[in-house]
Amino acid sequence: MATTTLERAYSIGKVSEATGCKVETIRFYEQIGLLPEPERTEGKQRRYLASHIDRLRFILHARDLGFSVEAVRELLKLAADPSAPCEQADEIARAQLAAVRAKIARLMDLAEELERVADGCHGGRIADCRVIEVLAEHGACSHGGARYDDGR
Amino acid sequence: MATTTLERAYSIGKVSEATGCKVETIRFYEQIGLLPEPERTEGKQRRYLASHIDRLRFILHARDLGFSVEAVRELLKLAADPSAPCEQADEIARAQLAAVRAKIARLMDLAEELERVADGCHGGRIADCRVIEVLAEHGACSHGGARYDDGR
DNA sequence: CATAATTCCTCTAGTAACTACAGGTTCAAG
DNA sequence: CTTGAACCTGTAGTTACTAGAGGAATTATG
Repeated sequence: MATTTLERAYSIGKVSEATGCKVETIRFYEQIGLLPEPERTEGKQRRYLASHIDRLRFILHARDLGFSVEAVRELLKLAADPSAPCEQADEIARAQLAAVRAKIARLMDLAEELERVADGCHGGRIADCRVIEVLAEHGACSHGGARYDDGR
Repeated sequence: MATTTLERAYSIGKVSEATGCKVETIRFYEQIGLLPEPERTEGKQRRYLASHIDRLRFILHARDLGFSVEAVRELLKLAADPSAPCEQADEIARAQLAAVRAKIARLMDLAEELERVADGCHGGRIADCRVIEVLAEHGACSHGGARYDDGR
């Protein structure tokens, strides 16, 4: 069958070095189907081609931008078909952008409150510590309202 | 022994209602030691006092501000001793603030790149889709450099 | 008061996206 | 041919919950 030349193919360690992705993570991506199974040596060790490295870099870059593994899976599927319309890819990217913006907004609110909290505190006793005090107050914030997904 | 009057104590469902925290989460917080075990009815159902609700609100507020469960545990310990100096509480809050600011910075970078990515894409074909293209390029970004903790 | 509906109980497993072993092979260098 | 490094599989741990099974207790209704 299509046994590619294993000479000049990369071991998993080399791929790790080349991409900065941990060995375990590479195996993990294979396990969840993001990376295709590479050829193996007779002793069952993985041997990768340059195409695997390209694909892995794509994955890493997307993950780095905060795309979920599922989103990456979609993007890879789309990338595989160059003649398809790119609406979907666009949509995924825009959804991600919206999510990132939402997280930023939420975190800015947090930062503001934390600043207030931390600023009141300069080496006194717990008894009059702003940090504890503010956390104990429930007036300002949502509980009990409904809880919502927090952006951590 | 010190069996408090269970009349006028709240069921777990009431506590959930009062705080907006799910029943399962309340039990979970007990399990990991954030909430003390409440009294039980003869039939082993939990009955909470107002103090439990206060403590739970403290926890929820802190979690809402992004403090980790471990940080919350620390804060609760500190809050229990009003005569202790408040340096530690201060430190925890400042660390949290720094973490939040770091996440914001990182997410702003992401948003910027995502904007560039999404803006180039207006209903063409995948073959010349910016989204896919940018992800496939590895020049601009860190791989392979070392990976670092991403702020998701 | 009897029954039905609701709430509660414990325990286990699942989520995301990896990371970290343990215990054993295989490979490449000397 | 013998090390020692790199590799293998498989399982369990991480964070902070969430969801479900299967059954008991409580509360509401007739």
